Amino acid sequence: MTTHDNAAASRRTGGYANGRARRQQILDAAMNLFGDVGYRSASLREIAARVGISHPGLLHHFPTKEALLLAVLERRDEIDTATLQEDSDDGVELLRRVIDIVALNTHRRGVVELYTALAAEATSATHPAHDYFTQRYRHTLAAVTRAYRLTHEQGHLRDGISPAAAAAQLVAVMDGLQLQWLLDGGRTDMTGVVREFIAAQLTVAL
Amino acid sequence: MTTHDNAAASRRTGGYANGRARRQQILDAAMNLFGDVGYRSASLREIAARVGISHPGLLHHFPTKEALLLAVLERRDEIDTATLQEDSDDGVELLRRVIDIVALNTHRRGVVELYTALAAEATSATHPAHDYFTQRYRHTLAAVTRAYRLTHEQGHLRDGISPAAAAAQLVAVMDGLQLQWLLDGGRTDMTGVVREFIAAQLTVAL
DNA sequence: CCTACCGATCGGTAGG
DNA sequence: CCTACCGATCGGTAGG
Repeated sequence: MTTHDNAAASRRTGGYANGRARRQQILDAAMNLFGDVGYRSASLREIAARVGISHPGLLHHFPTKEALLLAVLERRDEIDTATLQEDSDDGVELLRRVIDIVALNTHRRGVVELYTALAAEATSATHPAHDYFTQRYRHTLAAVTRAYRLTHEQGHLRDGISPAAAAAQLVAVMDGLQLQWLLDGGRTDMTGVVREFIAAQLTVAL
Repeated sequence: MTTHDNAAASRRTGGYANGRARRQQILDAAMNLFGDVGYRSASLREIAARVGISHPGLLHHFPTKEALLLAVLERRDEIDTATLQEDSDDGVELLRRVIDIVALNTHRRGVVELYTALAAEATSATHPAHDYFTQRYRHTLAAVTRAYRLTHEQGHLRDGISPAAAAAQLVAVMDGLQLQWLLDGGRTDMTGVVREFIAAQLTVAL
C-alpha cells in the first residue's frame, strides 16, 4: 500500500520520492546491523536483503560501505547535538536536557546499540569513523563542561567539583550505563541513575 | 636467545615448556588483535602470523576461534576479580582498591582496548562472549554494591546515596572513561577523575 | 535497480 | 607444527 502510494506520488511529482524513501530504509537497516555486529562485521548483502534489494542495488544509493557508515552517523547525530548546542545560559537547564536525552534513549535501543558498538570500534586508529568519534567526544565534553561552568557561576555547583572533571564523569556515566543497560536487557534505570548522579553534584533541586 | 633457552629447557625437562610459551604468545597476540578490531573482525591467520606460525598451527593450540576468545578472557580476568573479591569488611579500603585498578589500567592499554572492544561487541545476544560479559557485570556490580553498603554502614557514605546506584555509577564511570581515554590518546586522567568521583561520595578522606 | 563476476579472505579440515 | 584444500562470504565492478 505504502509502496503503491509512493509510486503514485512519484508519478505525480515526477521527483525522487521513491529514492529518498529507499535511502531511509537502507539507513535504518544499516543502523540496526551496525548496532548489532558493528561496522566491520556488517555486510552490505545483509543490509540489502533486509530492504529487499541486491547489494549492488544498495551501492547505487551509497557508493561504498564507508559512505553508508558516514551517512548513518550524520543522520543519527542531529537530535543529540542540537539539544546541547541550543543556546542557553542556564547551566542547570542544560543538565536537565541531558537527562531528557537519556530518557529518550530508553526508547531508542537501536540508536544506543549503534553508538555503543561504533564508539568502541572507532577507538581503533584505522577505523573509518575514528576521526568522527574523536571530534564528537571533544565537542560533547566541551558543551557539557560549559554547562557545569555556568552552573558553577550561578552558584549551583557543589564545592570542590571542577566543571571539566564533572563533564568527563557525566559523559562517562552515560556511556557506561548504556553498556550495562544493553547487557542486562534494559533493566538498568539509566534515567534514574543519571538524575541521581547530577543531583548529587548540585546545591539546588533538579 | 630466549627461544634457544626455552628449547634447551624443554629438552632438559622433557616437558611442554615450549608449548606453554607458544600458548602465551598466541594469547598475547590475540588479546592485542581482539582489542584493536574486535573478535568478529579478527582473523586467526593474522594472529598466527604475528607469532610466526600458520593458522592451522594456531588451531593445534586452540581448537576453534571461540576457544581462543574464552582463553583470552579467562586469563585476563584474574587480576581484577581477585582484587575486588579479596575479603575485606572495610568499604573505603575496597573503593581504594578500585582506584588502584584504574591506575594499573593506565599502563595496560592492550587490556583496556580488549575489554572496551569486547564488552560492546558482546552486547549482541549472538556473541560468543555474551554470557561471559553478562555475568561479569552482574558480579562486578554486586561486589561494588557491597563495598558501598559497607561504606554506608561505617557511616562514611554521603546521605541520599544508595549503594546500588553508586555502584552502577562507579562501574559506568570506569567504562566510559576508558572510552574517552582510548579516543584521546591517553590524555584523560582516568585515575584522577575516578578518585574525585569517589571522594565526592564519601564523608571521609580517601 | 538486476545478474554475473572479480580477487581476497574467512574458519576449519585432511593428511601428514 | 606444515601445505593444501574446502565451501562460504566479503566489497566492489562490468554491463546492462
